[in-house]
Amino acid sequence: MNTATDTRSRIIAAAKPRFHSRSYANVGIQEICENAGVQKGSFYHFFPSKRDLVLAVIDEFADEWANGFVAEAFDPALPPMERIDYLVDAAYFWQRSIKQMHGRVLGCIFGNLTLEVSTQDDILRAKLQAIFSHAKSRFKETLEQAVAAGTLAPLDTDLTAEAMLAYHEGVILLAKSQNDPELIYRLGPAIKTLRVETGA
Amino acid sequence: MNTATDTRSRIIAAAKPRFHSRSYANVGIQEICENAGVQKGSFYHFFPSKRDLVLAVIDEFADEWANGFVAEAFDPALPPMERIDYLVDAAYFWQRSIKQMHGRVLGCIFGNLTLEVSTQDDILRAKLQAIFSHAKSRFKETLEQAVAAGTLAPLDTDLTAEAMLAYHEGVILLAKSQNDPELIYRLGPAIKTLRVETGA
DNA sequence: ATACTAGTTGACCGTTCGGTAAAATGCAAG
DNA sequence: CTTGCATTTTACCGAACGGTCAACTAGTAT
Repeated sequence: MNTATDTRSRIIAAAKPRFHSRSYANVGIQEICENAGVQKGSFYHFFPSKRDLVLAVIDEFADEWANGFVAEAFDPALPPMERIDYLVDAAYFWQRSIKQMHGRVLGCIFGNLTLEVSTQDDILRAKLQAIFSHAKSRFKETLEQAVAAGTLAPLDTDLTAEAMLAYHEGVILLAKSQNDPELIYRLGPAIKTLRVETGA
Repeated sequence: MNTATDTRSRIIAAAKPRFHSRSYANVGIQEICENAGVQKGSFYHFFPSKRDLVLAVIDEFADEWANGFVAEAFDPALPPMERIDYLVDAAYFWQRSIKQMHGRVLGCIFGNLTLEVSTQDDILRAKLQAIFSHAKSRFKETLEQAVAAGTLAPLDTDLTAEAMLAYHEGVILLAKSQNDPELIYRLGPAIKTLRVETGA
């Protein structure tokens, strides 16, 4: 079982950067197997289909984020609105370091996959939607605490959280289209100006 | 030559909805030819490569927008900030009608293609970037006129325009991930709360 | 020692991929 | 009537696609 988990995680490790830097359709199982040092038959022993692999890859990325930047950014010790600054900074530094290593801004793997596959595979779409839903709730908690602390004038925390998530994804999309992480640096902070008022 | 342009435009007409509703990689030239009633050899008479086809498709979508919703929205007769409302509304109604017909929110073809191909093809990336750059300048003009008219407190029109474009794309991305056009209706109007202040 | 099972191997499936080449067709100008 | 060019047809290319299968290996439990 030790060797089993190892094979499985080698497959995922080979798949992750490829799905992130290219696209779902453009990365073949054969290529993944070659780079993981695994036979195709073994691949299908662990993953019933390509979709199941990308599902696992999404989970790994999500865990990585939840335990990395996101955990740091949404540190309860920080004043609420500073957490949002932290998150934007983290996205900037991450995309910048990716560009330095890879030559390209790769953007957000969840956003990338969403726009590529969500009209073609409802299971993947639902998975990605759940990721976004979770991200939104992080924003929402933060906004609620900011309002409670008096740092932020009362507003519709639910919709504003969703708006902030949308803006964040949009900024990363534009940064990818310009292949320039500095765009995140310039535009990112404006996320805090977004407001959806309560009522109506 | 009449028949020639006809073949060419039948190819584009068959390709447009497919690239929009699925993805670049997922639509094959064979399928396009079948639906356009064209032989593959004819296809390659008009388009040197698949990339050249999608370039033409992007141009058609851009023209369609420029002469359709966008022309209506950015009508100089409207008060500047109302033009932005109009644009958001147009995006909402369009995605909603697409969903009614197609069963799915397809999102923005430029955003979709950007996230799929811009790390793999710099020519496509540059093309899409130019589309976004043009869209940004429409926002920018509008903001400048709003400031001049006193409707809007002075701000950095260039960065705010870019922020609005990013937000707009982000909202459409989330709407696609939830397959729900109403998200655009709920979140869209908050675009006007975005501000990047001048200076620094 | 045996039987079971998780894991691995490598060959193989039919299909589709983007793209090519050559021959045939239609049409217009000289 | 012919030359020339744009267009179209048809057959084809090698490579890659996602996925399957049966045989084999190795470790574990009885």
